[in-house]
Amino acid sequence: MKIRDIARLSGVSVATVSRVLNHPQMVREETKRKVLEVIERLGYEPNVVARSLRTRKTGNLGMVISVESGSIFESPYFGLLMKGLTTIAEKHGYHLIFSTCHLSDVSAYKSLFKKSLVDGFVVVDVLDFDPRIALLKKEEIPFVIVGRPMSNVEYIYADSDNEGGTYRATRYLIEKGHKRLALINGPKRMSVSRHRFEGFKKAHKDFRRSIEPSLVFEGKFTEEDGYRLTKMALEKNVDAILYSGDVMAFGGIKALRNAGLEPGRDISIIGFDDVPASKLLELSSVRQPVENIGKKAAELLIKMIEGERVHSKVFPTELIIRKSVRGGENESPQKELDNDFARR
Amino acid sequence: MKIRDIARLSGVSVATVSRVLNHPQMVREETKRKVLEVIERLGYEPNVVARSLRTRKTGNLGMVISVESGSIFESPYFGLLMKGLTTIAEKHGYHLIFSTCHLSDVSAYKSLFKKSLVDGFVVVDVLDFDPRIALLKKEEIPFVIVGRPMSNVEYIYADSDNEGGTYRATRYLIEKGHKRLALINGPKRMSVSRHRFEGFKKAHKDFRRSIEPSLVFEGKFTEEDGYRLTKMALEKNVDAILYSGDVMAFGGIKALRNAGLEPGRDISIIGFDDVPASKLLELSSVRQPVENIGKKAAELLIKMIEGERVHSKVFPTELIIRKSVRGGENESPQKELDNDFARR
DNA sequence: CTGAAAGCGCTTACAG
DNA sequence: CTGAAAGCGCTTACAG
Repeated sequence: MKIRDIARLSGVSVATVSRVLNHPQMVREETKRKVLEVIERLGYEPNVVARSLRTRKTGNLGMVISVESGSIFESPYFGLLMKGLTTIAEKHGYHLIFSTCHLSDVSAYKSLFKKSLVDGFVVVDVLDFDPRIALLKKEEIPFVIVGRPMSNVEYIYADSDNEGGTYRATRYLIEKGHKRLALINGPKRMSVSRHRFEGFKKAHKDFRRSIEPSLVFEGKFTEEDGYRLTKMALEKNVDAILYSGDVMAFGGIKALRNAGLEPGRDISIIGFDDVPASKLLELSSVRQPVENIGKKAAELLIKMIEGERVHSKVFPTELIIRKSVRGGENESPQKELDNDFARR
Repeated sequence: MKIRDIARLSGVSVATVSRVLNHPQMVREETKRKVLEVIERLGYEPNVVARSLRTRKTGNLGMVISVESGSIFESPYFGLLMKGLTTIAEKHGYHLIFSTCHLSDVSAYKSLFKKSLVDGFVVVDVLDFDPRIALLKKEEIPFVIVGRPMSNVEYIYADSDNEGGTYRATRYLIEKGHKRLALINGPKRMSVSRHRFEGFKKAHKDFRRSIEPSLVFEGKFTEEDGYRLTKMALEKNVDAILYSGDVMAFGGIKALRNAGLEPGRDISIIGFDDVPASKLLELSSVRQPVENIGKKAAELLIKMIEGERVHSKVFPTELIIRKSVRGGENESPQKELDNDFARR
């Protein structure tokens, strides 16, 4: 079943069938009706490969995940981002295509593009001065970053307000009377870690407090590192810990309970991401609208591919206070749950 | 940069360049060396779109997610499945392509295949007598199912032993002296729910117990439904609850605590999936090797596409007992955590 | 408004 | 072992 069959059966040329599909306004009403009737009847669908070869557009958005940061697959963050991306891609007739690479192996991007597999990329898990950004820019490959790395080149991004979110969380802890705040942050090279550190710093500055460098820790966004670094933080006599991810905070909760400390009673903690399990664990957290960020990223990338001018966007975060903070609102989780259900 | 450029620069025909790439054994050593040198030097990569058009193979594996079961995006199950699929696809030079559909909207599959976007499908979230299976079979589209639905046609699948997993969990609860067991199961139409129910039934039968139908509940795999159905179960005076998913169990824990019941002390519960948060919540669970199932599914599909004969596979599950069961092993979670870390 | 024809970048059957 | 040529299924500039 190909365009020639449709042409033959509707008594027109293949050019006309193609126009009915791609530029219907160029075709006389009656011809169009005739052709569409045949297309409908035979359930014809144009071969996108042939179309791609002609138009030099693939209709695919690429996403490359480093296998080393493999844990991103397991985080709810990933699923929600995917959901947002797919929803919008679909709406515009695009598809999401997946690949993995090693570390910031720049060649995977170039290769996918040169092979004509994708029209552009959504870049995640980004480092400051990420070599991928330089490459994509140099090769003039369309891309949108989820995040805001330092860079020598201009780029388009969709990001949440990591600095603001951490600022508010830090400020909240200070206002509730905490004296020795630790920050258990993500890998230093990642731009998201820098932003969160900036927020932490700014809040301290606004309250004329100085940051004790030994209270700022760095690790992977894993339960393991949350556990390990919390143990280290406890040796420094902290009374509050800010985690750069709920998963890290989960590991932290274990370390705390191990040490006989109950979050919200003996020590205060706040996470980041507000993953579903946090509600159950009564963990306070900074919520970011991941699905919407994914939607925005897809929208920006598609517009960029289609030659429109686009503008980056930052999404606000929301501080969710639960029992894990001493002197916090102490909303009971079941109440929150019931409210949640009532709202739906 | 195209094959013609390589041909010109190496002083051979495009046919020869193509052979170097696709059938190197057909080319004389010296010619091959010459051509490869040029390819290397210019960083040439063949256009896969043109190749696809010629070979009628796309190199893409399709996965269609129903937007209604949108929550699959948020579950760790999804990420791990993706990870397994991508790993193997990559290894064989394939890519994963994504799409969404409404309910079991069969046409999305047909369309993606007819448009020549994918060579075959991984089908998830499958119902008994799923119309998608009938369609894919009828259209002779290669596909592998993650799950084992009832069906009038033969198919290839990769699945975990859901029946066995539930059987062991049920049996464990019975052996620990529980009398009134509730099963909070997933949607009845889904094949996975049927398998889990069968395991529940079989364990009762082996202990010459009868199942009280009013103790078997059905709902979505969500925290909300876990919460709601647990409330209903409590009215029936149960002393143990088996959940068909940890996320449901999380909702259940809330409902139990709401009623002043602590899992492992006043009532026993076991979940399914063993998601990361379960360890922290001391929730017992049936673990399935999702990433390996994904790997197997990709492997089967690729072999099938390439014309090999393949065999379905069932993966064993593992019962993980934590504090949530009365009389269970009562492993302390921090011990488990430390062991975990030690192993890495 | 419509058609004939060229061409997108490959692969492979055929001939030598 | 290698080359010339046909053809995969489309789209679009050109001509009418």
